[in-house]
Amino acid sequence: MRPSIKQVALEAGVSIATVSRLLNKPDSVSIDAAGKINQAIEALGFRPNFTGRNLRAGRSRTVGVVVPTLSNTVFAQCLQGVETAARQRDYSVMFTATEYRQQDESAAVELLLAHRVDGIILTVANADASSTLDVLDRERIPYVLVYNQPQQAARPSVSVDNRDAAHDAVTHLIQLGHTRIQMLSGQFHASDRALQRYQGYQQAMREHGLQVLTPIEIPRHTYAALSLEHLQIFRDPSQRPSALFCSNDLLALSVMRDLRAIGLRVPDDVSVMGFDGIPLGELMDPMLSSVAQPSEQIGELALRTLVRAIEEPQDGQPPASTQILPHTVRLGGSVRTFDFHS
Amino acid sequence: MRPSIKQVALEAGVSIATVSRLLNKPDSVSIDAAGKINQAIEALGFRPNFTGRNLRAGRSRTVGVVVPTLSNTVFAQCLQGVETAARQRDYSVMFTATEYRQQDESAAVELLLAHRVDGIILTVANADASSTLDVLDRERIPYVLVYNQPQQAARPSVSVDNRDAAHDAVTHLIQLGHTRIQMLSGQFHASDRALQRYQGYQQAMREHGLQVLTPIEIPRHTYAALSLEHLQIFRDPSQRPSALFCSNDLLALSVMRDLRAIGLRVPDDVSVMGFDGIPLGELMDPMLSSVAQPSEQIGELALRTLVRAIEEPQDGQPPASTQILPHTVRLGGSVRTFDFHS
DNA sequence: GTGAAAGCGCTAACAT
DNA sequence: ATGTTAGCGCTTTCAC
Repeated sequence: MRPSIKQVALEAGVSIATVSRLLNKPDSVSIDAAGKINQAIEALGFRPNFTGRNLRAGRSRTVGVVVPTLSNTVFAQCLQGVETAARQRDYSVMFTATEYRQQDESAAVELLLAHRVDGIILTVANADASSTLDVLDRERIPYVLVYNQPQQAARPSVSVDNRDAAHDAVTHLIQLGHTRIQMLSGQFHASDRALQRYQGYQQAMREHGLQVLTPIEIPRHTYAALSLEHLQIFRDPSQRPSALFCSNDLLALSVMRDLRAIGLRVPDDVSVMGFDGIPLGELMDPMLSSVAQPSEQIGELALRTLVRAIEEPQDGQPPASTQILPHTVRLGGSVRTFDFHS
Repeated sequence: MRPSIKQVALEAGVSIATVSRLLNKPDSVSIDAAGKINQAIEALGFRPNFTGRNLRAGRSRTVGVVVPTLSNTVFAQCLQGVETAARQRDYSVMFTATEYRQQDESAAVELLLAHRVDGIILTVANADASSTLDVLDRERIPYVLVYNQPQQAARPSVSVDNRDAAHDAVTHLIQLGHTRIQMLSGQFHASDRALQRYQGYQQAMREHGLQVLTPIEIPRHTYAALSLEHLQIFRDPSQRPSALFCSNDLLALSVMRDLRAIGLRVPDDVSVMGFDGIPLGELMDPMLSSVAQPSEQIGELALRTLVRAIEEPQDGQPPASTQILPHTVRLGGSVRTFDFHS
């Protein structure tokens, strides 16, 4: 076993209380006691044990993070933001992924709660119908949603306005002259954001009297390949949309690859607009048009919000604020004006 | 305070030992005691407190992960692999990033050790000269390096053979007829892998009697922009290399963007080869040629290795194995045969 | 300024 | 099969 405060006390010839004091409030210890203790700490290679401290304190200075997957850059960036902000505040981060499986959400949260994390930052499949969040609410565990943008309940969250952002993106396509605009998404049931973005698409289409097309819903939210049936649609010039609005950038880039594979050009044959604004999109040729959300900032703000909730427990009604960060429509070569000759 | 095993015992009318037994070895508890306890657990919403358990056990069933940054997909994938494998074994993951700052490595590790993680998976700037690893060795903390491929010390690691992989990549370029091949890298002092890859480049060049060019060393390892001086080199057809071997894919994609910006075409004017084989490289047009390493698998294997070391403490000499995973040269349109007319 | 002692939640002897 | 108890490492009264 590694040396404890006890051996340090023994070695330094003081009581464990004094050692503890030096560790926490160095000023309250006499100079020579401090000297002896520091010497003992050095000699023994003592390192405080947070487990003991946490047990005693009832806090862990640790936050949990639960996201679908790190394969999507967006969540990796967000986690990076959380971690950076946490480290600045001397918090540690426990990380879990759910692979978009709703049943894994509760298991992940249970594990974090068993570890007695002080709070949780998470993205769930559906923030308005989540038994996991019900648990958190009931048990008054501080948490902040990221990317989720709950509609009904007063659940704290940090996100862009998904509907509005999608609306902006689609409106942009419409202004470029597109009328046959279709949405491509991963399964809606695993992502309420995707559904909200679809609503934004619908709204924009209706505002301009355009026909809302049935979205192409594919099995995965990350690297995906179009099915043969879907490819058939694109092969037929009379069937294919002139512009595609994708629920995230990974899907957008995947579909661009698939379109190239069947001989279609982007943007000449099909314009493609993504969502997320992942950094790699800017390195593509043509550059990927996308609605950028500030992922790292989302993570950072979520952490700040969470820490505030942890450290200033408001027993009255929690100020469960929905924090909306600005999105940006990033224009790139993957979309072009609609041209009747194409 | 949340209910403890104590309140459960009280509520169920049994001793805390019996509750503990039900939690750990359910068979050793009578049917009706189990019934009462489960009822009490349900009623109180009891959740075991790992802090207490860990303090008692001297273990935490938690591993720490330290990597430079999640902005590089490679590390995100690796962390994903670690997390998945950890969850399967009921381990939790504490995550930290260092932003490629060597001084942050030791701070990160110190924090993890204070949390009493059972072991650490990490990537350091230089595995052969790391005071952080010295500490870990001295204190006999189980750890496994990822991506690092230590040369001298017997430090456990999981990686590809960086030198060999780079050698393969450059040999491929040479076989395509390239003779002016230059390496582009982030700062070597922050990445021993990059240096090893450079050595692989050197070796391949020398084997074919080609001139080793001074590498272009840029300040960052992730999204970077070429400086004006470097761009000048590329503008001059007599100065620029016909092929560029980059120390990672992010740099490769960045430089491709920069080359496009000054009117050069990839691969017609310059062939570009990356390293890592990030998934997005395959979605590019032209597809990024790269040496692919199995990042998720690296993370997974590292976790498995670490858990083995944790659970089967070998007091003799630790079997510090350097585990090399196979790399693959992935061929894409970003490289082409060298043509004198170009 | 310092020490003695209680107790955070839990598990593992040891007893019965 | 169950209860009693010690103790993991730490902080924090409460005395002195």
